[in-house]
Parts: sequence; C-alpha cells; structure tokens
Amino acid sequence: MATTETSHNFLEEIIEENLKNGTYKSIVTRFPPEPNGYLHIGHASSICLNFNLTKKYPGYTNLRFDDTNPVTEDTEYVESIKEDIRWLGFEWKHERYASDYFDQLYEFAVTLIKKGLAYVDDSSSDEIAKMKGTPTEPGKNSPFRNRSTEENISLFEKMKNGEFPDGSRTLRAKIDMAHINMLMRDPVLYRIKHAHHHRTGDKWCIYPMYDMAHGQSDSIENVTHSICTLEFVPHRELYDWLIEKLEIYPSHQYEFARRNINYTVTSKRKLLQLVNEKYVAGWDDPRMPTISGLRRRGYTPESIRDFCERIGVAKRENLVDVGLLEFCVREHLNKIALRRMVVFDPVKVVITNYPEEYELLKSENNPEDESAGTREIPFGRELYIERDDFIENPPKKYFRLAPGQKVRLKSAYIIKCDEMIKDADGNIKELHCTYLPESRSGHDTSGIHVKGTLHWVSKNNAVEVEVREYDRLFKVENPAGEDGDFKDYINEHSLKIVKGFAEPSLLYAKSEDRFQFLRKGYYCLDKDSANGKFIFNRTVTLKDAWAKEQQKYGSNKP
RNA sequence: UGGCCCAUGGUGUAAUGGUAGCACUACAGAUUUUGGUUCUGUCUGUUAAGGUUCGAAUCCUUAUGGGCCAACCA
Repeated sequence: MATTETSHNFLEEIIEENLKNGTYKSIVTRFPPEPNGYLHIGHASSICLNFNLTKKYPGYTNLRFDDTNPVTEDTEYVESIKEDIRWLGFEWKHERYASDYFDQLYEFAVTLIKKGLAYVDDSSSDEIAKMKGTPTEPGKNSPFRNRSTEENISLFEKMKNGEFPDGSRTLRAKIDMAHINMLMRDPVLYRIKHAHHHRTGDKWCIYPMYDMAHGQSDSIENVTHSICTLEFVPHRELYDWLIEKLEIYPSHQYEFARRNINYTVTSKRKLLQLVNEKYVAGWDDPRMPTISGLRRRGYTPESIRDFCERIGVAKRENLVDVGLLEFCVREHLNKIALRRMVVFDPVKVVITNYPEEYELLKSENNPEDESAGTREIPFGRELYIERDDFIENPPKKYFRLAPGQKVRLKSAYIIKCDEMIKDADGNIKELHCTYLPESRSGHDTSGIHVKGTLHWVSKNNAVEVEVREYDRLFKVENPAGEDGDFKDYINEHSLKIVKGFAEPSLLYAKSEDRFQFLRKGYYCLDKDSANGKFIFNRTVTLKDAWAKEQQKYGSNKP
C-alpha cells in the first residue's frame, strides 16, 4: 500500500479539523456491537474504521456491547465478537457494556421525568403505533401524556419494581407528536421485559431502548466521534436532544454508508436464518461472510484489513465486488503460502524408462520467499497427473500433455507421451511416457524448452485427502434486493467435496498453515480434520487464464 | 404524494473553484520450471438542464434516479 497517501475520507477530514481548531486534543471512538449474532465482513469495515482512526490520531477506541435487549442477546456472541476483533488485529482500551450503565440510565430517565420531558404511557404497542401518524400526517397525543411528575415518577418506579406485566406500559419522551421527524414523536425510552439478562441477571425488568442507551453510553464514556451507519441519520436529532436535555457530555454522531458485498447477505437476521434453518453448517461455515467463516475458509486478517482499506468509507450506497476481497486474499497468500502438489482427478502415468525405485527431488516452498526453504518430494515410475492436463487431440495454444508432446513435471523431469492406454469404454486408463534423465530440475542439460509445466504426485507415496471447494452462497448479486425470499436465490452448489492425492509433506500440515496447491488455489486445513483424516478448505482459486481462454473460444467452436 | 441522505468508468474510491487520478475488473503484450506471480500498455466516467464564475465534478436552482424514516429491534 502507498504510504504517501494524502487523501482523507470525510471522517478524517472532520477529525483533522477538530484537532486543528482545538475542539479536541484527542479523540475517543467506540465499536458498539449488539451481542445477538456473529460479526461479519461489514462489521470488519466498521472495526477497521473506528480502530484505525485512533491509531492515526491521538486517542483510543472502546469496545462497548449494546446489550439492551436481553431476549436476543447471549454471552456466546460476546465471546465470539471479542475473539474476532482480536483476530483482526485490534485491541480496545476499555471493554464496556450498556448494561454497566443501567443504574445511571435509570437516573437519566428520572431526570427527564422531573423536567417534564418524559411520561409513562399505558397505551399498548398497537395504540402507540396508531397514534404515531405517518410521514405525511401528524400523530396524536397519548391520553396519558399529561400526567403529573409525581404520578410519572411513581409509575416508573413501579415499572422498575416489576409491578406491571410486559408491554403494559412504557416510558416515553415528551417531544412533539407532530414533529416532521417520526423519531421525535414521543419515542419510547423504556419498556418492560421480565427477561433474564446475560449480565445483569434478573435485577432489571425494564430495559432502555437504543435511543435511551446508545448516546448516553457514548456520553458517559466521553466518546467524541460516535460513528454509525446511514440508517441512524434520523436518530441523530434525538441523540442530540437527549444529550442536551440531560446536560451531559456532548458526544456527536457521524454516519457512513454500510458496505455491501455482492453474492452474499450481511444482515444478522438473515445470517441467523441461514444458520438456524441449516442452509449452512454454522456461523463459521466457510461460505458465510462472517469473520469466523472467513477465518475458517483461510482468509488472513491482513487481507481483510487491506480489503477494508481499499473499499474506503463514504456516504453513498454501494455494492462492492467480492472479486476485490478475493484479490486481497490472493495477494497476501501468494506471499506466504507454502507450495504443495495435489492431484484432484488423477490419471496414471507410467515412466517406462524409469527404474522400479524412487528418488527424492527438491522443490521450493515458495518462489516468492526464498527463506521459506525447500522440501523433498518422492518421484517414481508411476505417477498421477491431472486428467485434464492431457488431451488426445489438443486445440491450438494447448501446451500440456498430448500424444507425442513434451511437458515439464514441476521440479522433476521433462517427459514425452508415447502411448495412451484406453479401457473398454474408450476412457484413458494410463499414459506411457519416457523421461529425459538429463532434464532434471536444476541440472537440466537437455537444452530442450517446453511450454507446459504440470503438477504431479508419486502414485505409491500419495496421501489421500478431502478437499472442500466453495462457491458463492447466492446466485444473484444482491439477494436482499430481489423479489421474494432471499433464500430462493441460494446457490445449491456452493459446496463441493472432492478427493485429492497429495504429496506426502502435507501429512505435516498444521491448522495455521496456508498452502497453495500448485496451479489450483489456496487451501488451509479445516478443523474437522481428525484421526489421520485430512480435510482442506479451498480459500480461493488461482486465477486461471487458460480457463478464460477456453471460455472465450469455447462458444465459437463448431 | 412529507422530511432527510446520496449521485464521478463495469465496481469501489480521490480530486475541497484551476490538468478528472488511484485500485479492482476487462483487454493486449513481455517474462515465467505454477496458463500463478511480476512487468508494460489500452479501453471505459463527472445523472440531466439551467445559473454564478476568467474557469465548475466541486457553488446555486430545478429535474431525474437511488436509499432511509410510521419495532415496546439495534
């Protein structure tokens, strides 16, 4: 990445202006997840944004769980969120919870009541909705709007003490039922929920709404720049109103456009459905756009951070091409992945002039990184190569194996195909080849240059492994924007399990290793591997210029 | 048919009244013991119409298009 970067996103501009004119000497941001689901790639964008701002400018970032709705929240999510943020490479200053502030928030509510700015409403949810009006029509005042301060205080206390059932009463701000901003039409501040909270247990049976908790928590933590997504723009007016009336530290809210990625969904509700209805194997299914899914798939934190930086921050609607994410992970993996050879769909090759013995050949672990060293690979008389690396009647510009043609076997010898043996159905059973002994890699005196280089494994030394190949989860670019249920657009072929014949060094694969299976793609060991069974996830394929070439001319073929 | 937000190549994002740039993609070529990588080059853009100005992607007006707002969700 360029370090001479001079352009700023709009938030950096605001902060630089704040710092320059002395509004702040340092800044405080926060990442405020609700612990009701796993983090996804969209959250990664927000995490990078919030944490990078306080790396770039003086200040710090808090992690604050917005845990004001106990019925959907759980400590399982808290733990996963913390793990994911750390894995991405960020560390927060303080770990906080909105629930840490419940006492304080209750006092804030009492303050509002005393100021005549909040009241207890006995209306039902339906009634409140009816009295709300519409964007083009004003709402109506609740019949309970003008209760005395004493009565409000007393009722609110009884709400807190559990004297009323769920849904029977709410605390509402007293603003303006004709306000042009629907959120200012006496928004609900507190509701009754006799529910067990993952942190406060059964202490509370009333819980603050988002608007009554978020801005106040920001204020308590002296957050200077409270960054959220565009759908909260209308909330800003209420955010500011509450801070002003409460006369507390003036945090400010700024909004940016959430990042959308094509061929997937990033909505916790939808992701939860995919998990609950078993369309995927869990939150960390490698097809999921969750951080844990990407991690299991083999994505690196570096590549995700790079992606977030490249897509930037702005205020306009967007649909980022998943191809950019794939570019980022390929770029990183190319530098760090260990090269290995694995044959997926084997055809047997017999080197007829090679003796009945084996030799060990040396091959570099990573041509991009000499320090990665080399490994030894057994070479013998019987080998496997990829079935589609041989064609009986090769098309133009094909430089793999064909009758009478020569290819290089990677890190080994040049071979020439002399004969093909077919079975009764006409399928190719094996290929008889001869090798050029003087063409051994690193010691090639043959003077022969061939265009094609193939990967291979020694048949009798090959290790059988399982490979899971993933494709995009949805068939359309924007499943959430299509007609009908987003699940109608699920790609039923998003997981393909194949067998592979691997070079023996893969027996030493560890879970943190990243591999490039030569000419195939990038892979990592899956956590399902056990008891000598090796399972690899395909992170992403290699770019395949030949496949593209074939596609291009394929349609023109007679 | 209320209010608010937004509009730059296929995609994402810069240019802050003064040469429309960068990245991805696509295409062409070079290199290559991975048809990978790397390198070089090419194509494609300011939603529209007015206005202000010596000069407008940028400021103003209108139109058009997209998004958001009527959960006791966040």
